[in-house]
Amino acid sequence: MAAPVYRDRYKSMVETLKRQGHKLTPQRLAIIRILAASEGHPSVEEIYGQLKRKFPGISQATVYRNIMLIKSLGEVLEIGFAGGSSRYDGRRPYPHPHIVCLKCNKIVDPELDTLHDMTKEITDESGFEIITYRLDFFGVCPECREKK
Amino acid sequence: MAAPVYRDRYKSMVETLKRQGHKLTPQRLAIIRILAASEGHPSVEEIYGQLKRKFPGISQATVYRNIMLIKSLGEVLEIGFAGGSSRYDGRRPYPHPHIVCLKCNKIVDPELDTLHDMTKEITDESGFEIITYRLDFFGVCPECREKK
DNA sequence: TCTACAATTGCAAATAATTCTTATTTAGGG
DNA sequence: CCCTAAATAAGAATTATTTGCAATTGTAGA
Repeated sequence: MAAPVYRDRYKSMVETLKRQGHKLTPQRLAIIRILAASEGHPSVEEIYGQLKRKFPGISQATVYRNIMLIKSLGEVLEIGFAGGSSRYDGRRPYPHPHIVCLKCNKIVDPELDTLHDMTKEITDESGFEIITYRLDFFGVCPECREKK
Repeated sequence: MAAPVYRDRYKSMVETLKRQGHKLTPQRLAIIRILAASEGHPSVEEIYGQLKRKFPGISQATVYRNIMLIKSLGEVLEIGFAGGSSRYDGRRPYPHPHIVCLKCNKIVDPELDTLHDMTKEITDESGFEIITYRLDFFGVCPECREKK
């Protein structure tokens, strides 16, 4: 199940870029590959770290610029935090809830059925036109609970 | 209803600070007054702006330091955003959902009944120990919708 | 295949929000 | 009223991100 997700996401991202007339540079493709493949939600730092192996001279700015572009095309979801660096989800580029481990900073995507009713409730009650949302739970993951 | 909330929150904050052995400087009390009184969710910038009238020489760092302190005592809720400045809620210092207007940056506190079930659902499903959460909706508020 | 040129890259400097450093001032107990 | 630890003002430092610019490189068309 992981492989097809990776392949589909990779193709979709490349396709979108091509369709919008963007060049497919090796750096760009490598970034897309990482975004499509990562189950954890990598930061720019992590992506940059991986890229340096293949592109010793690559610049962080290139990573930032490309992620910005891909995000503007709706192909990656940015999960930004006030204090720290943003994390990115290229596998599910649409809004969805997260759980963040406060010890190891792992980010997991939970299933959450109770969610769908909520947008409607909010719209009805507030009069806002809801465009997107952000739902994060913070806690301690099973592994970190073990380690005490 | 607004006045009692203000008074209660103000007293509670001062009380907590005193109990923990912190000094009650005029700057600190003024910051607390603003936090307890503000219905909008002010930023450091806004708080600093208000303070400058009474304390022309006040430093931004003082505002930051005090809010950090008050937050560490659980008497104010920080709502931080990746790109911009944090906003603060001294009236409801516990986690609760927000709606943010993408045009005017107003932040409103909605009622949201469907929420309570969710923490349980998350705990059961993920095995995380949930410590807090953050739920933000982003959209366009009724006033900004009018203005088109 | 070759060319032209806009898009992209790498680098370094610029930002923006926040935190830290240091010398000075001050609240509050004795 | 005095003392001491805590708090302040000012500005430098930090962290994540963005931007300006000159050099490079995909890629559409000859």
